Amino acid sequence: MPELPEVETIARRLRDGAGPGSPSLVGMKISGSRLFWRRTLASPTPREFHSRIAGQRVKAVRRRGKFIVVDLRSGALLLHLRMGGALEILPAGTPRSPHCRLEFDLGPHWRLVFCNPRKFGRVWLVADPEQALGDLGPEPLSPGFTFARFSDLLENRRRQIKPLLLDQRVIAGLGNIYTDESLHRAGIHPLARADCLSMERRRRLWRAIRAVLREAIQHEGTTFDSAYNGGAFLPRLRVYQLTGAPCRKCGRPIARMLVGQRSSHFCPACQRK
DNA sequence: CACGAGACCTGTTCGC
DNA sequence: TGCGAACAGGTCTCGT
Repeated sequence: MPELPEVETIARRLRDGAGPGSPSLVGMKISGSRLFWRRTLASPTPREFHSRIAGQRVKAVRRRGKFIVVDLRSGALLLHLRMGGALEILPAGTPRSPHCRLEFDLGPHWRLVFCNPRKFGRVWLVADPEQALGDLGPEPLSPGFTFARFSDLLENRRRQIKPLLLDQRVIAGLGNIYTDESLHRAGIHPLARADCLSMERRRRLWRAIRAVLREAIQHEGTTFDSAYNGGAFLPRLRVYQLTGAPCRKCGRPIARMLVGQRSSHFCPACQRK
């Protein structure tokens, strides 16, 4: 589920508090942990994990791609929700959700809870976060992500543009929603070959990606159902899951097709190869 | 290197 | 109403 805007929202809420009375994770000490689904913990072993995390204080919380990074005094906790879920601080007395896969005690009053209905999510406790995050491509909203840099990423790439944008080694953070939305705004067909896009189209795509992500972050992401208790971007979607609805630019119906096993939504009139 | 299929999972919605 | 099929925001691995 969560893509860059949703993960950014989750990280901000952990860092800055999620509302009145909701604390920041930064500065808190993790006093214990419990694992409820074995495969959620990617590394190390549960025994090592529980013993190494206990007593650690949180130095910072940030996002890299679709990962939440919790920097500790020593090492870091990396969390990835994959296809939906929540990561939030709850009062210690809150009844445990049946989807809770891992939880951390933050002293006697609070807990950090990793909820993940589909069990695809993973958590790592690592000495050096860069070791695990090293394969990720650039952050699309960072100042260094210039048009020249983006254009270089497309150079000599014979792949279709949509799977390329979804490849986290190329750009970090885009998922199915925001690639469909970016391609529509840029007027580019999802199957267009990356290395065949004109400079003009590349520039439109670069602008579209950054505009869509920034706008989605402002609205705290897209909420479809309880899988992400988040933001209000849904009514601003122009193609994603809008098959048959009129295109906002030309009025023709939005189409759906499979691209690399993922459903893709686009306007056949506005987005030509 | 590029692509497709299958695996990992549960929950919700759709068609008959 | 009931039941199975289809589908869902992601990523990994394997085969061609």
